[in-house]
Amino acid sequence: MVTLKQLAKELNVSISTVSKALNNSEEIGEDTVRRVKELAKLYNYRPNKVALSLKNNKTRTIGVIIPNILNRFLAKVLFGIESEATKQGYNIITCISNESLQKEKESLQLLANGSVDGFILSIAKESQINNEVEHFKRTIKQGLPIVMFDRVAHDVLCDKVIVDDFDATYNATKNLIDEGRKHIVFVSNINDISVGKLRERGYNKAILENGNLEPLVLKIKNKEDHQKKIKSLFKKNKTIDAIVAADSSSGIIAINTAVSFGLKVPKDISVIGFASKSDSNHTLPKLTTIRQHAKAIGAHAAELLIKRIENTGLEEDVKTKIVKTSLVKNESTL
Amino acid sequence: MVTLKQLAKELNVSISTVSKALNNSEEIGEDTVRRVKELAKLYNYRPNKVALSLKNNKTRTIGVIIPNILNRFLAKVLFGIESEATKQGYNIITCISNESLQKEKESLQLLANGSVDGFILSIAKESQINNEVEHFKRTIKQGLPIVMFDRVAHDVLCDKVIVDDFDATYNATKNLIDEGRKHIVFVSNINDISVGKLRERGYNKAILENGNLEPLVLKIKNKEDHQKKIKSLFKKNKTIDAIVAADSSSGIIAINTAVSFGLKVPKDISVIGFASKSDSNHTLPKLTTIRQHAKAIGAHAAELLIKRIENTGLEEDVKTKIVKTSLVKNESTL
DNA sequence: TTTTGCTTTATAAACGATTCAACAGGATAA
DNA sequence: TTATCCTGTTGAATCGTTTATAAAGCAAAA
Repeated sequence: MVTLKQLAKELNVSISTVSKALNNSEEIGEDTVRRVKELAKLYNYRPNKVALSLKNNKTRTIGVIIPNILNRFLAKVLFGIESEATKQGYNIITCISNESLQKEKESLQLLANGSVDGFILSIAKESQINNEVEHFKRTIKQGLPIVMFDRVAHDVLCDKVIVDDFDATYNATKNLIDEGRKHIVFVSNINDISVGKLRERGYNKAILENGNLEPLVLKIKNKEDHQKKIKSLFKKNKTIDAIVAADSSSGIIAINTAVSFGLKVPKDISVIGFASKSDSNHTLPKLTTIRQHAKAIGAHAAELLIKRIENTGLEEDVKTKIVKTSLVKNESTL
Repeated sequence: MVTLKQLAKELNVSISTVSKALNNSEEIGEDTVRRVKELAKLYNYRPNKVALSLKNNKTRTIGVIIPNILNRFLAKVLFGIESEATKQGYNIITCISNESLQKEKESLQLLANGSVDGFILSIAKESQINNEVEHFKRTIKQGLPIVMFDRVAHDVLCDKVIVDDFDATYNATKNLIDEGRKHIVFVSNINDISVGKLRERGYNKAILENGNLEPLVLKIKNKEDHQKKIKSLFKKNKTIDAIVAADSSSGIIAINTAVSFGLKVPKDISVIGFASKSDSNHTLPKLTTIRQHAKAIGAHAAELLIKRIENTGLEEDVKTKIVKTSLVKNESTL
């Protein structure tokens, strides 16, 4: 990699002349500018990013901490973050916390040494269960802004991007009630995280608002056999005629199980689940889904963070952006 | 963020004394070392990463260019890369090429300015179709090592980590032949990329080795309706009794479609597909899968790259690591 | 007393860039 | 002739580290 020094030497001018010439400074003579630019092009000169970062005390890099990259939703948010960041000339350093509090702390520590200008993150399951937020507060106090998305900590003062989880399941459940469904089950594989709880509450509210219905909740732990649990739900409970799934796997497995039990979807049973477009293609009939607009969530988060990074000192109040879900009716509902 | 300078000022010693004290240099007096370390701890001093990178001309950062983060396999490889990199004290900067040659070139350019010590990448679809490899060669010539995985360019001299795609479908197909299947279809959604072609060849070889069988290939383009294409395959061709799917969606959809047509899986028809464990849970019966060990692929790639970064000058020959697939028999085969 | 050697600390250069301040040297004004 | 003003260029500081070299202070040896 060629440097200003090398160019300067070859052209017999000073380093500062080369620098100014490349930055189109008025101070430098036309002729010199031309000569410098030609040589720079020849050698494909690029200013060294690290040197610039040191000088400006800005890295134009965002640290992203994701609990689990295999989760489609989280992966899609990451995609949104990357797109928006790239558009605005930022890079992203990705860390995967693997749902571990320890790893989350380490990642934060590790990057809070000048590597990044700020963080975008979704909180690890373990951190949420233990309600640990000190590491976030410490980072913010150090001067590094954080934007949280999806799984957020409400008692940390920072920008947030969340989904209307409560309303989403409330509306989905109401939808099923309006279809005439009487035995609506809420199935969830994510009951230990904040969004999972919100989704359950939305479901509960819709059920309880209607005097005739009773809530029926199936919580599946991570270690348990997902298919088996849902199968036994169907076996024990022959009257089920609708399912609201809090996560995409539960929705997909519910449809497949119902079909294998000889039930007609959606004639005998309706299914609505949080899922992405390609997930909904993985069932037959296609799953009616609650779409979270994951990419938009990522883009919003990046936007908020970059705005805060570039407007330090202005000290605006923290914002919480709610990205509304939409209910996409496919073939698994009436 | 506190710096050596600030510590030095507060302690009334020089910057180099502080630096050496923190690095346990023998030169510094016991007493001074103690005082320095105490203050550093108090202020939670961390050496500035950017300054170190500039000094050492090493960033301990790897650039990862992934064609599509929503692809489970690629996401899992990324996970493997991140795990291994973190273990060895490296960070990763992630770029998503979105299967675009242009974006791939830009990402390479953008990070080849001192931001990273090397690259791990899987080639974008567009680049493979156009057989463009100059940008890779240029980067390597600049002194930045590249490790390619999965979708590789054989005429670029660099380390590679690949899957035994040919053998995998060859063996899977043979397996189906041994089951007594007579009309085995190869379904693929990835026929324009290198691995897709290899998989088709493996299938073809197995079929042609057996005089009585004929190859039957269904290629699905990205824009086409995946479900519809597979449905019409079943409609037109009632004799199909086995499917080899080159990608996970095709396998999942094939099972669901077969079931919806009233076929018994695996009695009437067997299905084998490239997929991950959680994918195989998304069908009922569970999909018999060809596992690619994505995480291991990522870890190997990171290992190879870091070895090359840290042994520059030794100029070892380029290596190609083949990570063997394994056939996990679930419930969709006899 | 001078020399030598040791311990401890300080100074300075370097990494690659930007930018403020300084300075030639020629033209113009006084 | 001398002061003033441009124009084009250079030198030096800075960002935060590390490290080679210098130096200061003191004790022991010559």
